[in-house]
Amino acid sequence: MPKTAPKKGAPGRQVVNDKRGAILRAAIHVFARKGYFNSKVSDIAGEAGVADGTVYLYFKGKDDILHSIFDRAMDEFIAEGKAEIDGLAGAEEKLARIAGLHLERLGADRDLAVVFQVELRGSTKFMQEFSAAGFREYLDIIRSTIAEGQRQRVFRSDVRPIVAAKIFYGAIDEMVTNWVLSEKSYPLAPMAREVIKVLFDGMRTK
Amino acid sequence: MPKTAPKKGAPGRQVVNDKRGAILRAAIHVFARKGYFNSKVSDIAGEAGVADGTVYLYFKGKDDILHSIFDRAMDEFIAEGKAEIDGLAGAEEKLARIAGLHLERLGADRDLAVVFQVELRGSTKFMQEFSAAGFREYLDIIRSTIAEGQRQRVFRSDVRPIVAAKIFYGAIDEMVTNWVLSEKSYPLAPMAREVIKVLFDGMRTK
Amino acid sequence: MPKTAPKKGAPGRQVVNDKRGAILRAAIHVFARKGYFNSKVSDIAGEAGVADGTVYLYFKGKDDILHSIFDRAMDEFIAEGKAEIDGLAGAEEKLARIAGLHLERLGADRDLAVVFQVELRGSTKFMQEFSAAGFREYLDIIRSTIAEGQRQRVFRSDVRPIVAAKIFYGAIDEMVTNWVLSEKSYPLAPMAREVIKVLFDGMRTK
Amino acid sequence: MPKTAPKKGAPGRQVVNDKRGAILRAAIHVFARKGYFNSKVSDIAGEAGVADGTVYLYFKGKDDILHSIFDRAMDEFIAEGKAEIDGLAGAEEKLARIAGLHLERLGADRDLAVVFQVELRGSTKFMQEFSAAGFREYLDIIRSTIAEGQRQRVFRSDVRPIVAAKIFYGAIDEMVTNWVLSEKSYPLAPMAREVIKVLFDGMRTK
DNA sequence: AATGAATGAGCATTCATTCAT
DNA sequence: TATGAATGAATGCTCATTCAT
Repeated sequence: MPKTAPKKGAPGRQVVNDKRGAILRAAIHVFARKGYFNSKVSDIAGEAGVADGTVYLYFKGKDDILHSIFDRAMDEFIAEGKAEIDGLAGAEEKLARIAGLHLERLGADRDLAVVFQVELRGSTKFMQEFSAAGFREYLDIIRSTIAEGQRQRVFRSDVRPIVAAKIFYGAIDEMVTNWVLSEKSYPLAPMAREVIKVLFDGMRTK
Repeated sequence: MPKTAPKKGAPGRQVVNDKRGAILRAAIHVFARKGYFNSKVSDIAGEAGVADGTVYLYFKGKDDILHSIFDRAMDEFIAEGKAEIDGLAGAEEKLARIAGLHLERLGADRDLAVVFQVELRGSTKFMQEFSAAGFREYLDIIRSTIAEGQRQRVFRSDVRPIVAAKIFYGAIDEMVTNWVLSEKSYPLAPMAREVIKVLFDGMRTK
Repeated sequence: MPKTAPKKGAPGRQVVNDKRGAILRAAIHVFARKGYFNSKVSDIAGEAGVADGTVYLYFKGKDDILHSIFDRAMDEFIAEGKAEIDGLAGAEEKLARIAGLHLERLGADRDLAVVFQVELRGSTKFMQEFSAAGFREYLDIIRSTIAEGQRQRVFRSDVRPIVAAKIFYGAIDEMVTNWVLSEKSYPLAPMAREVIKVLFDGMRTK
Repeated sequence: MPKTAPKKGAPGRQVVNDKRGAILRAAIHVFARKGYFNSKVSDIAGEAGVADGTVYLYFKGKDDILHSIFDRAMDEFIAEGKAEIDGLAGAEEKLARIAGLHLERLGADRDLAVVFQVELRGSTKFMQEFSAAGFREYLDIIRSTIAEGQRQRVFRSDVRPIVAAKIFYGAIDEMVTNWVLSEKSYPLAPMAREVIKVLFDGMRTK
């Protein structure tokens, strides 16, 4: 019975003793530091301040934790993204906003970024589920925005939207991966502008 | 029959009883199928047709195998890439050739591609060594080719070469990852053209 | 919470679910029968009636078990010895009591004796630690008792106490070793008298 | 076809390509340094300058090497001991000579001493065989010398010769063990005199 | 006799998961 | 809900021994 449910007699008191959230937060930290396979459930429990067994009251097992990290973050991300995009008129603005949000979001939480860029990729199995789930939806938002731009004649039509979407996603994703693995510390979000510049107008001189 | 020695009657034919190569090939196959952490050394040995202990005559341990796969492939890849690039004149041709080679190469060996796109990313530790080693060199070839193009005035100069290089690499890399995880089967190499088209001239209509 | 607490309803009765003690007892038995290096941790766990993993809740590893056997027995032995010795007046009585206790003790627990005489000597490393720890203290009690006897003029002073102590210890120790390895079964404790006779008055006729 | 075999036509030239001896010497050194169980056959082969497989041309296996070390040393020791003893008249002189020889011999070869005092005791099994073999003979020489002394009325008759022999052996043996494990370096042989003094005349003042 | 590559049985230890309290 | 002691399956690696050359 994960979700909890607020106490009826205590209206507004959403304290809820959020153990599930605490475990998730602890897991992100531990996974980021030691990697999924090298992290022990007891590390996570310890970091979250609960007993080992308690973890199993909220999650099916270790890999359900990883899934949940991804699911929760992706849901939030997509919801927030859609909200912001909807208010914008042109496909260009939308795409630029997606890139910006993507890098702002992960740039603000390095541990989460590590888990996304590194740990989530450690198994074909996970990658395929990952691929099937939220990621597909995310890529599709990009694809349809590009298609919209093509209809609006602001984007060229001799490139398949799905391919362009992968290029777009790959470019942004690489920014994050490089940032995560870099020894130097620098702000991630500003790189969005450069990515957009190249992807919109190309590398060639006019 | 340890020692080997090339067959006299078959000049140039390296019979050599290549146990090391057999283990490496087996490992690529096993890692691609089950993932690094879920692969047992005995799986690899079995697939290679040698005893478990024999693996340790050629490799320090399981993770030395993974490193060796990467090192060998990367060395070959970079050597071949450099050779092909050197013969070309313009920065544009060079970049296009790199993208082509990258996708041809991995598109021709799906198991190797899986290991590269998925298994090699499973640990921050490996990613960082990976980052430091051959990958750095690869990214640098791209970067310097772009810089060359800027000097030749074929590429715009208001984008930092290192950033453009990451965009370029990220875009190609995403093609491979998608191809590897895709349920559908399609040729990878032809995607190079589309990537180049977008990266060189941009998504915008002129 | 390994240490446990005695059941309330059973005063004085150490119910305690003494897994640590059970493992130690099992180990003495197994080591005595098969030797330290030939004993598997699972043999010990099986004999103690616990799962393999449980052993590691109470001990760092296989060799911590061996150390613990020695430490516990030596502590008990020295404590008991000191208590008995303190009540005695002359150095002769004290020495005789030490020899008696030594042989009574090990003579009453053949498995423990085997571990002490045989298994504990199987490695220079252990022997040196052993030497440095409790054994040193034991030998020192003998040495100082002899020195005391020399001051009391009951023991001759032209023999260094430390050398006499080694002779004393060596003689008793050999009784135990012989007893342990003997095919015949005979009581060990009574040999103390003969050892004392020789060591005190010598082999020569007067 | 390495070393050759003694030339028939070269009488007296006992070169014999003593690989067996070389392996035995190497083993004493390696066992003394690392302990029997931690020594690898390949360490011994390497130290002896032969291939791993060659060891098995001269010995049945690793533990046959340990046995052979003991057997060879014990045979030499007993033969030499007997020769020296035979020339002596009194039981006292004989016993004193045995103690002297014992400590001279081991005091002159620390590696051999380590193997004898520490490694040979690592297993009940070996100890029992050891006990049954040369050691029994050695102890018996001491016993019969004491019995001889009793018949000559130089030794008291109210102590069983076998017990006195164990006391004698135990005392000497402890000298060696202490010397082997000691951090300080001191000559072993001179301790014989003190041992004899105590064992012959006792610790008591007259 | 000598070699050393190949073998494969053997084992300590870890850790995700369970369940009695 | 929460605990954490107990479980036991799972596996990388070592090394004594063999045997084709």
